[in-house]
Amino acid sequence: MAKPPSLQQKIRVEIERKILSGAWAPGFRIPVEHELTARYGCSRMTVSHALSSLVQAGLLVRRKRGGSFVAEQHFQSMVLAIPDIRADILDRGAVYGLKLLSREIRKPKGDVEIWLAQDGNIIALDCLHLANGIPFALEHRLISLKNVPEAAEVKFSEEPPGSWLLGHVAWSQAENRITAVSADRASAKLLNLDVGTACLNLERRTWRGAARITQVRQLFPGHLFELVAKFNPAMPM
Amino acid sequence: MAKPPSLQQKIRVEIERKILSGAWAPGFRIPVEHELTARYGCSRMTVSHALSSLVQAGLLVRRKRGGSFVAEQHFQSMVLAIPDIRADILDRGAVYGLKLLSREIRKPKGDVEIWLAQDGNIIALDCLHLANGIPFALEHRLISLKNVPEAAEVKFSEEPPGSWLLGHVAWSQAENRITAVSADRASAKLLNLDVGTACLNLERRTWRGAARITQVRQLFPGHLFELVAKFNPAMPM
DNA sequence: CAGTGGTCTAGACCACTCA
DNA sequence: GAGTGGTCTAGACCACTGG
Repeated sequence: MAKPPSLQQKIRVEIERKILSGAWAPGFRIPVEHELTARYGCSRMTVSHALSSLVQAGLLVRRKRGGSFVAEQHFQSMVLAIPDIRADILDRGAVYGLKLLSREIRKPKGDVEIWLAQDGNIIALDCLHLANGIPFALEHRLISLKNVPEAAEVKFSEEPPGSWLLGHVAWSQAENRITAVSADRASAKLLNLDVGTACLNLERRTWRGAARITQVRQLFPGHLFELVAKFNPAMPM
Repeated sequence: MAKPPSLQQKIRVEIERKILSGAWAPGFRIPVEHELTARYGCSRMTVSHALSSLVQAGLLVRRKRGGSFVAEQHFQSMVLAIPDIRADILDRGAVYGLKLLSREIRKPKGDVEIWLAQDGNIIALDCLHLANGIPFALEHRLISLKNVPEAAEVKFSEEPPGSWLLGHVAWSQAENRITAVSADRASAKLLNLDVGTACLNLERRTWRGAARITQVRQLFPGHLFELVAKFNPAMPM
């Protein structure tokens, strides 16, 4: 039941194949648009569109007057799936549970919190995500009330803060840091681990334009959780 | 010295701004192409191109007959920079060092290796990456000689296998798993850590089409290394 | 059925940059 | 200066799908 691929897609896939198979090595100058229009019997726009998508995929570099070349370094980056913890647990077919440990509205303390909230208040949350009743992740979250005032009215006892924010606040930029840490005494107790167990530590800061929205630290037991990143070409070969 | 943005870019940025600022919430039906051509006084192709790029960025969903809508879940994914360890160390301004621990060409043993090499041989490498002489990462790598025969001639005593592969072998697909593990006795000794220290564990498998190229396990001391992933909108706001 | 997006054409003008 | 890509037009036909 495959739908007939468009001409643009055909061109794209054909060139992609040549590059990924190695037939057209990095630095190779591919045929100019004019040749491709002749080869495929189509207009320049069609070829151009196909090539543009390959540029966006990082497979081609185009230079005016110079021509189009196979990119030197293909994939320095990959798409990383950033988890919404509740969705992730439900995807695994497990029952999601949330335990709110603390919820506090207060003035920011320390450099990090002041960086987030500036002269406004913050809401500080600690919560535990459970999968089938087993501790899955420990979350410490700060939300800037100056930029997300409606968060002050939310209990966060049912819906996890990440899911609430995803549905209620638009954001434009985020930065994730991924490290490995040993569980300290308090974290280990909450996650039901031995002290010192290796955990995956995700820290994320989120902005909307210049306005700082939220920052979060999520701690996952190393044996329960893995992040998976994939590179997917536009069309399977 | 900013070059004048193209009309497509203007349209894209303007709509992106409405979405990211929250003015157009998820699920909102944006003006149809015809209205946008009228508003911007341009042809349909121009509008369509701008909207397509927003679809690719995950901000819009378009349905024939239905119209174009702001995507429900913005960024579930982010771009993860996959490190070339040597380049990463040099970027930090440190001196890169490589210590080849073992290099062996042999038949595959066990399910994982047979999965990689099938009926061919593999080259198995263990090496230590050093930054300013300090252990930075421990790497265990397998390369399929069936699909990368030229690797048999490479010593890997100077150039790390990842860098060599990046420059010599095209690949089309990869999968990364990121977990946290405790250093076992052997790893801890090589990395000059205490046994049980939390480490970031990266496992990557790489294909070209159906041909399996390489798989690698890299272990980083948790306190030395972090992965950073960012989401970048097309245009800064 | 009719409105919407998906794709495509056969031109055009311009900016860039290599030779 | 000439070859290349970047962008744009004013149409067109089709596939899909919601009313």
